[in-house]
Amino acid sequence: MKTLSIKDIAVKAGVSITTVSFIINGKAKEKSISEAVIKKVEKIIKESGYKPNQIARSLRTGNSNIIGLIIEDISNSFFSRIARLIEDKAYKKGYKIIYSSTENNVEKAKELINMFKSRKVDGYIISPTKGIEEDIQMLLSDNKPVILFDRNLSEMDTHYVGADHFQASYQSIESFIKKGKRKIALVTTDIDVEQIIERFEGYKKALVDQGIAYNDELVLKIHFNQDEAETIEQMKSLFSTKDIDAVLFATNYLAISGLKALKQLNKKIGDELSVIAYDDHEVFELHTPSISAVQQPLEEIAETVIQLILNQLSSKNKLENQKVIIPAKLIER
Amino acid sequence: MKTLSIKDIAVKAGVSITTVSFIINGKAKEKSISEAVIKKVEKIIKESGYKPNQIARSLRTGNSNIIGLIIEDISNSFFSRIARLIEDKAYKKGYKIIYSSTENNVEKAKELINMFKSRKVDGYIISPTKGIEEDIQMLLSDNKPVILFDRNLSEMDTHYVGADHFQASYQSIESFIKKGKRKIALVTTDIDVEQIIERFEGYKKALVDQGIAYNDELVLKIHFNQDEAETIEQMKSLFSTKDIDAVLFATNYLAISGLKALKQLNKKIGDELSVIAYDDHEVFELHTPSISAVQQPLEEIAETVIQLILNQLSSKNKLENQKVIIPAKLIER
DNA sequence: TTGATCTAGTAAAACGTTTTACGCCAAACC
DNA sequence: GGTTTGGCGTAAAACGTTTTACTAGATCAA
Repeated sequence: MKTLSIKDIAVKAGVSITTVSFIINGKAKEKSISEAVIKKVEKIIKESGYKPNQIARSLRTGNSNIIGLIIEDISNSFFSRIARLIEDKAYKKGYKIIYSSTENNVEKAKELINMFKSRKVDGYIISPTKGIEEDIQMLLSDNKPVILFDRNLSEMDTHYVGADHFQASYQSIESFIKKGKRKIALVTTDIDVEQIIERFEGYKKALVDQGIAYNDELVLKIHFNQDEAETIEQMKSLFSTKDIDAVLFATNYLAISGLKALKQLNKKIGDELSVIAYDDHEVFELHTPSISAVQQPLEEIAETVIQLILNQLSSKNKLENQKVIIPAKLIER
Repeated sequence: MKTLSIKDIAVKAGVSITTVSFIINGKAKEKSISEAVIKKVEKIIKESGYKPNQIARSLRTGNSNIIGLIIEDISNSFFSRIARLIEDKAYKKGYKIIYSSTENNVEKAKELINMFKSRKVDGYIISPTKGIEEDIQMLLSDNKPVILFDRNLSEMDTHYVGADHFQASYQSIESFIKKGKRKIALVTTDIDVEQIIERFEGYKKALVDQGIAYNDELVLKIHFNQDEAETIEQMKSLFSTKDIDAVLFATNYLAISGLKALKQLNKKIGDELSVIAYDDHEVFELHTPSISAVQQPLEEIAETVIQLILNQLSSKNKLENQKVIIPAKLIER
């Protein structure tokens, strides 16, 4: 069965292609097509099940009703949950999402942008990697909406949505101190991205504000992408050689490794050792004992991202940049 | 900066559009274009950063190098991990993936198929919902490759890849019995899909084969999509009123709810109560004590799916249907 | 009556490719 | 010397839409 084209509909209805097109696109009134013709054509369309070829449409109009979503890794639950929410909301507005994972690899990210570009996506939602600034700049000069999320590139002239990592980290440390903790460690990663740095700054500032000296030895920077076994060893060394009464993990996978390390050391989490993880995870709720965690406001982030991109898509001129910082929530368990 | 078209390249090189097109598509030799011209054009393309407009290309050729992936829910870790693997492998073969979640809703699934159709995707990878048979049949009569995975629609005349749910479930129950368990419960869902039914059948068969009578009261069917709080209540009721020494959860989210229920009841998992979860999850490894789980062979499933669809894409005629059943693995912890 | 305006609709160009069919020249053949 | 053949390349149609500019007739105002 050959798929129908607008021409088939036009022939069947005995009108021109133009007329059918006007009707499909809701411009019938405006173009003064008679009620009778509209009804007839609509009937034929319904009966035949005709669906416009979006490819042809895109070629002609230059837009696709597709938004490109570029994330680090769809199999990471933070991203997959955000993706799901974004997809949902976009869908309701008639936009589809194409997603792809960069694996935190600049080359792949660049390729993805190119691929999205040649598919003429209308806008981009990106959790950027370092080194991609130039490519994003090209999109912007091409007048394409770009929304960054999760990680900011502060020098980029575009919108950003993310959680307030500094505040969340600060608040976590504060909560430790309120419980009487003084020997507070931070386990973080050595990747050089803003949100990680902010978490580090929050940690330092909170300590100093409460009159506790910052001690370099209580901060463990785990090499990005290193083997988990090695990570666990490093943590075990930290936990067993230093005198520590609380620890903040700067990412949820670090926290998970940390829990494993503690399990191996047979150190119990509780009164003598408090733990907070950054980014919640099902593991933490179920763990015995439950682990406190900083919860990023996924729903709000997704909502804001979609709102910003839709605004930008429907506006002819570049809107003023918004950098939306949403508070994260410390869930004490 | 206007984006370049093939025409710009042709003008710059002083050749025709046709020539440029041949060169881009590697048909230069075959069409006897001289080495000199090829070099020149390639140089210009490289320097200018020209990228063909895929939309125009698709319109002309009728295919898109895009594979549509329709899954139940990208935020479910089983699907997001599969998606990631499929994406990866497809990417290496020059195919891109567009994905969308159906939320197990037939209407949404139908819409998605339509939307993919009008975007002319080359092939479909679908974890189907019931009620979608007709739409899939239309794709097939349209000669589009369709690979089903995770859930089979046995009456459909197309390829399928999935784990051997019957065997995995059977084996789990067997392992309980070997440990001396006799009062074995099953917590499952009431959705009427093959893989869930198979898990149920495996449970029953294993009991009977080992001379244990099947007892309806030990099977709890949780209503799909119901509130987690209610689910937990139902489980608590099961666990506290029945005398049970082992339980198999038919999905990982049920197992997670189940762990919460047990925690609330203060029932310890261990010698007097064994637990196996279907579909592994990070939670289970870290849980104290660790929870045994049935691990689906994600990597093999993804690999097989991709292999099948690529074969079908590169073959002119419909290949013989393959129904690939891959064993799942019980991880005893 | 004449020009203006309105109504109802259409023809054709354009979007950027791929591909078919053809053109032209030089060398080779008989 | 005429006809093939091969090498090198091009013109133009086609893919299925949207949109601009237009037409032909009817109505209206003066």
